[in-house]
Amino acid sequence: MLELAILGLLEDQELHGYEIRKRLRDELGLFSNISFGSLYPALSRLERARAVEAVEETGDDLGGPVPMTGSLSGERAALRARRSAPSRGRRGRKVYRITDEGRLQFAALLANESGAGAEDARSFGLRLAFARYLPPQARLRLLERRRAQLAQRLTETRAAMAAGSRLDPYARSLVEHTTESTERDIAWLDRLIEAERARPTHEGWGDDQARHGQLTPTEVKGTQS
Amino acid sequence: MLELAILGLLEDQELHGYEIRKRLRDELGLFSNISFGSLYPALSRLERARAVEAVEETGDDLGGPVPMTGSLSGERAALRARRSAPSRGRRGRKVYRITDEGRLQFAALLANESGAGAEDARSFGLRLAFARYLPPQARLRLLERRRAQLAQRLTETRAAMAAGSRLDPYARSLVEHTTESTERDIAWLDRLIEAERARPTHEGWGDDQARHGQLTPTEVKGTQS
DNA sequence: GTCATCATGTAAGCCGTTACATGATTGC
DNA sequence: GCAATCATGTAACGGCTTACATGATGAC
Repeated sequence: MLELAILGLLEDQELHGYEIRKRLRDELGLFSNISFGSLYPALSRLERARAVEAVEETGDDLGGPVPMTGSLSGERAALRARRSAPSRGRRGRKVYRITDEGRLQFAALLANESGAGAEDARSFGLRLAFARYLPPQARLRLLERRRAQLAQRLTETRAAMAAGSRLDPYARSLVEHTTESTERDIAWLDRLIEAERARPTHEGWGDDQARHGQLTPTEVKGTQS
Repeated sequence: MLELAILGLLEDQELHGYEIRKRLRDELGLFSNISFGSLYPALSRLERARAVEAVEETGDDLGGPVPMTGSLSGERAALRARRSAPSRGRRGRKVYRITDEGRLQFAALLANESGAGAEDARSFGLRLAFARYLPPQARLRLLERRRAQLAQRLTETRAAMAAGSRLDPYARSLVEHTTESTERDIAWLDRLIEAERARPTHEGWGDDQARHGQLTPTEVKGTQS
């Protein structure tokens, strides 16, 4: 799951471990503060599996096919590295790039609908965050599956509440608040599902979106000056 | 953490493993469907640590100091067991009771404010569900600590959003929805904190509440016909 | 008699954590 | 020079999951 997150971020641009952690925390709010003891071994595994590769952060590298995806922090980091150490780029700091093999793995992980832990909140959030890399039908299934899970949990909770279960005020407040949150989650999913269904009939997809789960060069370059 | 949950449920009444799982899932919504491979070993550990003990589910036991805490399902279970097998109570089915040692451990676990994982949502929910066993000041601290965490995360998210971070519609919707949920959580906590502060000045506590974290017989019996 | 549910357990493994260890860069 | 932050990694361990194995009870 962490690997899915890493690959997802790297689809967008090259990043080093420390930065990946920050993105996950600040930008997506997922894996709030993933630990390094978890992140770096994951990167090593991905590297061994040839899903990612370390890129040299040297001058010519930065001058060439540098990410440039519009992220402020990403650009600032690159500029800082460039000016302070043009020949080697601040020693330790391994910038990773996703490989074609990695893109395949990413697509497989993302689309995997039956695998373990494919139904908890974190996993859903993660998949939704990268939903743009999913084909439209899979995207819709993701939303509907989540909706169904929440709806079921809701009916079960209601059944349990109807069947007695005298809770003290604290537990009761917790259950009620959780129920309300779930209702709001469902309403939100309904809006997303509706928006998804109202799309331009899935035509034109493949043009400005992913090709088997991968950004086209057009899109990567297109958004930046 | 699971042990905290188990002890908390057993504070109220004697239960067997299968039933504990059901309570956690249906009643509290915590540990949605904890696995048996996790639950039973936990019970074994607690038994070895003398925090709980297995009680004989024989006729005289059921006729005597049977829980009777007002839980419908609990009573039904007891009645079923009583009528169908008065002398042995359906073989496998270990009903556990908390010991004095267990109550001490429970109080320690519940009050532990600095320990590992004392700040995630699940842990908070668990502690809140058993907040009635907490002394008022600790209860207030629990709520305020949680509030502070959520508030901080919120400001961080806002800072990240202000600082650029162009997210695609899916990721954006996720972040926005998460933010709204967090705001609601904070508002809810504020209500709880206010209610907590408006309490009868913490006098009379120890009379109708926990005595070092344990229900008095008065309260246990009082709510039932 | 057979199927669903209740009920308990073991073994292997995944996925994450904390704690530890190291060192460069930046700001004051 | 010194502290804070950036940056990478290892080792040990925790806590929960899945898969497997077993058997009783109740409903039809």
